[in-house]
Amino acid sequence: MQKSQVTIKHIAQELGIAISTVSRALQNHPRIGLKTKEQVFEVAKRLNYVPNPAAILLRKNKTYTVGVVFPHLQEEFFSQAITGIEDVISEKGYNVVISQSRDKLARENRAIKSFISSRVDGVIASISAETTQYYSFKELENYGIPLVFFDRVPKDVAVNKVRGNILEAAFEATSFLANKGITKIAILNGPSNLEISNERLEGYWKALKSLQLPIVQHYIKSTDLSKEDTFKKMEELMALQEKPEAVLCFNDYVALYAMQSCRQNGIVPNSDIHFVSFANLPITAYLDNPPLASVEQFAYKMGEQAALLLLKIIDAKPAEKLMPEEIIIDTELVVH
Amino acid sequence: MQKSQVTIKHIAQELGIAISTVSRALQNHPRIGLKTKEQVFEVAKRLNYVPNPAAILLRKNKTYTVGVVFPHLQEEFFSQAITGIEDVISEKGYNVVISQSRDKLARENRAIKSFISSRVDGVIASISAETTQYYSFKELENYGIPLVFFDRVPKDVAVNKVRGNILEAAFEATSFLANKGITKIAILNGPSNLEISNERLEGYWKALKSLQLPIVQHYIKSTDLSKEDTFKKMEELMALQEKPEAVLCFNDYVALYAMQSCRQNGIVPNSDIHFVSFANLPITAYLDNPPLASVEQFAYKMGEQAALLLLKIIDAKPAEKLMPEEIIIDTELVVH
DNA sequence: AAAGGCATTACAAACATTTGCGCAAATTTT
DNA sequence: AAAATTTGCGCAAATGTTTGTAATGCCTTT
Repeated sequence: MQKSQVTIKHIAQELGIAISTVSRALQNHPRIGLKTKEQVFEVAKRLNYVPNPAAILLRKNKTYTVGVVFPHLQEEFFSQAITGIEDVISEKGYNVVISQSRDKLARENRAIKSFISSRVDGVIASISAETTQYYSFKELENYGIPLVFFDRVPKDVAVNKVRGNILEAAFEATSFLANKGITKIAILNGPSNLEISNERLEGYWKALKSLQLPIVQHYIKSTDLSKEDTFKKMEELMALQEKPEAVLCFNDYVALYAMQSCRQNGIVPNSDIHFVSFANLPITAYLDNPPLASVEQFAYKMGEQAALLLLKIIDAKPAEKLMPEEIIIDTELVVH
Repeated sequence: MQKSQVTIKHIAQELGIAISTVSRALQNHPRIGLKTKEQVFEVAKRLNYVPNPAAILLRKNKTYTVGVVFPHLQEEFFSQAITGIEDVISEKGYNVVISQSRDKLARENRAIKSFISSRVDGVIASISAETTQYYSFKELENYGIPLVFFDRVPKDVAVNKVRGNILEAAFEATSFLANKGITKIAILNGPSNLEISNERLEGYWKALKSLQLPIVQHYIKSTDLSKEDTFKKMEELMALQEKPEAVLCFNDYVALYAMQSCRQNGIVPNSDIHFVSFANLPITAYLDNPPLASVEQFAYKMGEQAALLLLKIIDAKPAEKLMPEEIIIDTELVVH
């Protein structure tokens, strides 16, 4: 069988015209007459012609593929984002190839190398918890492959970024707790190489300051996002003399880990201690004891925006270099 | 800059040898002398040569890409499976391109069409809740693209499948309930076009029969997996005169929906009524009131197996057609 | 010294498509 | 009626790599 061997050559032969005419006809080139076009389309349809992407790629140097490297797919935040990316990108005839870094730098680098060798048209990346230098990403730019950072973006200014307004959100979340009369607020933050961790911290600080609450150094912890480390840090918090009454967590997973840690130590979440976190994952709706509130980051929308920005850069490429852009998506504190 | 234009031609020029020699040297062809090879590799490294996949594809007709079409990425079962697939496949230098059908036939078809036109080397698919005929998939075979069905497999015998031992699992799960002295067991099943729904039903039947319990038709419901429909079916169950004491759910999501529905109607899960489900998603570990038990299906392992099977078929392709294979992964009932 | 054998390398075709250029014929303009 | 323009199409080159076959050079053998 192997239908796929139908080429424009066959169509040309069938009609007794030149290959170039077929090519142009199929692209609706204005210089080809209407009847010829119709004939070509008819035969193409009849022979079940499917253009060979390799040949097109070879000529055009375009794969109609974008690479996405995210820490995890399991995290609903990322899989929702991918859905957003896929929806935008497939609309334009592009495909998405996905790699997971599992928060490991080595895997991230490998993924990017693979993207380079497969000549993707662009990359969307959320850096791993280990990423502190951006050699691989620079390599990407050396090859002229557009890059958009997503959510976990580097501090660097001169790159394209799509991220949530985390500072604002952290401010709001902290204020929300304070307005409930809770003053001993701890923060269980993410790794400090992630700019979004720093933003959380800054928002937290600003809120405390504006509310004239003291900033207690012991209340500031950061975890590498693993369950083990989060357990450990949470236990450290609860071992303090002045136990915190609430914890602002890096995301819902950290909150879930922390709450589990509490339960194991006889501390009752939402009663002895309160939690507020980021991401607002759908699963939290099924918890009997969800975090008090969670910051909705609109992952799907963020994904869409990242994809749109990337496509814009890809399409603009032939012209001169665009200025790096930063898109900030507003968040919303959802009280459970 | 645009490094990427380094081709074997440049290497050849640099060394004053033929293009073909460079090509063969890079592939370690035995006909090329050692010193020549060394020189070629040295120059290739120095110039930062990356082979052009388009040209290779054109010659070899191989994209080193496999397409995956799954209903959802959000469901941890599927994202875990993808992780398994990716691990196996990237090990062999392949890439994974992902599409989500969102349980819609139209989207599934579109994804497969896209796979065909981008000439993936193989496809792994979990059919949508709407899929009853397999036209798109047959088209795939017309083009000689190997196909492995995953978890949601068609009834058809003559296809490659990787799936869990659902019948056995449903039998076990039902027996587990019965052994707890629960006799009024309902089933909240998935759509009947999915073979895995039928298997659940069969396992359920067999267990009831072997335990000499009556089969009550009212206790058998199926949902289209949406939250709304699941709510509705659960309410129907609870409106019966003889309310069931336990429900065997299609998967953890259905169970969560059903439990929520109960709560809204003043029925207390794990007290008034018990749930057992499939998938054993990690998130259930964070529920205060998880289903009584869940069937662990080892999604990661299933993904690995599917990828291995697909690669085997891809590699065997030049030879004659292999017989379709069916790999069944054993499950494990996990009591929470 | 010539021929044969062998290791190494060169040539060229092939893959499917796009595209600049060119050549007619048809149509319009001068 | 001649010139200019437009229209429709074909030719051939180019894209980067692989690969069957031919050619080269060297060494051995007779």
